[in-house]
Amino acid sequence: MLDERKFEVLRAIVEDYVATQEPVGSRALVTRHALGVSPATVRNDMMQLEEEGYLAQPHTSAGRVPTDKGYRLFVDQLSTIKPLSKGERRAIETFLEGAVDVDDVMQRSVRLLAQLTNQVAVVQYPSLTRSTVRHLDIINLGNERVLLVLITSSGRVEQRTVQIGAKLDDELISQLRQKLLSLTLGERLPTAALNIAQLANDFATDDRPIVAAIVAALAQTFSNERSDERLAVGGIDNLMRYGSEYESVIEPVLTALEEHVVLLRLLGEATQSKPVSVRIGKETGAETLFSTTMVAASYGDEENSYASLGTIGPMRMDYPGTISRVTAVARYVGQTISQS
Amino acid sequence: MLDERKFEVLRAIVEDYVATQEPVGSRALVTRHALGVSPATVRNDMMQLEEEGYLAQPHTSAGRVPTDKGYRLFVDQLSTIKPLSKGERRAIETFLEGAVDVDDVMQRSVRLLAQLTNQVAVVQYPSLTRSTVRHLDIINLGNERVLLVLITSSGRVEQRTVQIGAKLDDELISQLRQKLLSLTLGERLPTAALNIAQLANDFATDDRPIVAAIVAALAQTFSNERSDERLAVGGIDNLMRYGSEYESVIEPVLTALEEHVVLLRLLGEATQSKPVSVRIGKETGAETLFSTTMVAASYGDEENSYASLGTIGPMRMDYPGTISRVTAVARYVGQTISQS
DNA sequence: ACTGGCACTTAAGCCTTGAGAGTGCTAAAG
DNA sequence: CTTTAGCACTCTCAAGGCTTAAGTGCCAGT
Repeated sequence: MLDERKFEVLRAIVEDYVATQEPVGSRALVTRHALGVSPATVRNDMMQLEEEGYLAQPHTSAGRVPTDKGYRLFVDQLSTIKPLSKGERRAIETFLEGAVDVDDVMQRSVRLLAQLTNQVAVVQYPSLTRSTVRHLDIINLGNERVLLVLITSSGRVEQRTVQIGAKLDDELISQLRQKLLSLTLGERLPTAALNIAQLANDFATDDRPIVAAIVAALAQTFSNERSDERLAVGGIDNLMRYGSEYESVIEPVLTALEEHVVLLRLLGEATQSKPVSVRIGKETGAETLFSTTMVAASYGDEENSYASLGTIGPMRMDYPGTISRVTAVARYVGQTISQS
Repeated sequence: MLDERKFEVLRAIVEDYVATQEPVGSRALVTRHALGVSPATVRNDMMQLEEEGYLAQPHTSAGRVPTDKGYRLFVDQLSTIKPLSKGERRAIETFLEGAVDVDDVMQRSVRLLAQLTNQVAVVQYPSLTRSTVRHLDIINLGNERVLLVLITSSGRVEQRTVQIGAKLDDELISQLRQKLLSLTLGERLPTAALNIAQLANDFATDDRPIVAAIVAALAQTFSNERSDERLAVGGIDNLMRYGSEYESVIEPVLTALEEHVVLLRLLGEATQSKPVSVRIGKETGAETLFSTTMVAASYGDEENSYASLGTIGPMRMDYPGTISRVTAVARYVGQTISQS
């Protein structure tokens, strides 16, 4: 089917097209790459590659352009991971070094990734449901209101005010705090939610409504799907490089950035078992993204994947570079988060 | 200089140009607006308006286009504030209603504003330095680390882990917590920072380094400039409406969105005394934004302005609509925040 | 199996041309 | 003094026709 040289031709076409943004012809190919054969031979190879769906012609007398399938093959054949330059390594380390809290880490990561890849970067906040309870507090705000504060192992702080329809007794609150802590500390959030479900029964009948209200709010916070969906986005100005491909690149990416659902699904496709996910064109499964590629990697510590991060850009991108940079940043972010 | 009718002509030109995106000529003007005079007369007026710098011609035989100065005059003359429709009012209320925390309010506000104005929306997080201390906690994390949690009157939670080079005594911590609370509760953050500055002296010599470290970290959190700079951005997909004006609209806005410094400066120009700020073209003071307009309004409660929000878009925008919608959203956001 | 040669196709650039829109000016009318 | 009608002038924009350049597909020869 596809012999060695045809792969080589495909590889060369992808590289040239990525670099020049123009359909590449047989003559240009043989001069730029030392293929050792004549243009005519290359033409035959190209014809076959086109028949098999790896290449396409914009019009009869133009050069060839890789298809989704062509890029896919190119990426799959990509065995050696391009190593980062020393400068890049240092940039990553120093960039994440001074971060003071999770928000800050997210902010910095997204900038870093955008700068490194020259693409639009997306970083998902550490998942709540995959973290454990590091601390929990109930604070009486007066005015029949309490503030719940939850701090997770990944450093995230969730807070929430609850309106109680009754006066609050400090004694009760500190008692409740004790019980809650002992039931939840160190537990995974979903487990913690289960553990406290029946807590109201331990209290005097009078206090039960209050406890129940607090427990309910807390359980909701524990299983808060919404906050699993927070994203940091950056590097949008990198889109300006693609001004000439407005419709095929800028429009779809801008749309996608507002459609968090799609982004989150794509980010979710990178898990611990499959550390990097590359979705090319139609593979994204989203009509609006049919001419873009998303590269995603998950980050976490040895045990857990906290969440994912990645870049989104035109199909015509530097795959080796992007893939290696995304994975590298993911690794460092994972370390940084689990240390904080 | 400029009589009544000339204003009217300018107004008509701005309206038509905003609507059609095309230079507007004398003939079109008189037919679309009942000016009661002939095209020739309008032409004379236009000539004068051009001489005074309110209008410009793309080329000799094209219609007129408003200049920065023209838009400015138009906005200044704008006396009646366009009232919101019932639907818009309801949208604002219901959109912000279900918010559970500050992050959520920011998220929702930015979406709301983007949707309402069809522009890119920017919302600044409530300023730390302008808020008061609602609660403060020190939590022993073990491992010689403590977690500081600060909750402000505007509902923001700031947290920070501090590495202490010594074992931590729970007794000491609870003592410290007491003192800190009594010194800072209800105070403005900058004041609070001052109040605790000398706190270490109240403790035994052995404990002073620990106390000092914690106090230092806290003071830093209190006067954290960085977190005064957090922004939520949304509605970027609205830029797609301006695909044909790629260079003059999309490029500058995308750049600006990454340059938070500029955005923050422009947002800061709306204060409580000057509830809405409109910066047109060159007035933005940023070279990259010379063809865009920023509308900003500050939000807060009766006493304080917490921060600002606004939209950024092409100079050619629906000024009356945008201005009224931005101010309306700001009002509601202020209410929502101060209630939570 | 590869190569050189060649006819064929197509897009893209360039020029010209004509139509259309809008202006500025002048002279007349209110 | 202000407004209007008329008219010559300027400029852009779209369409058509032409040429050029790039690149292909195929065939016959090594």
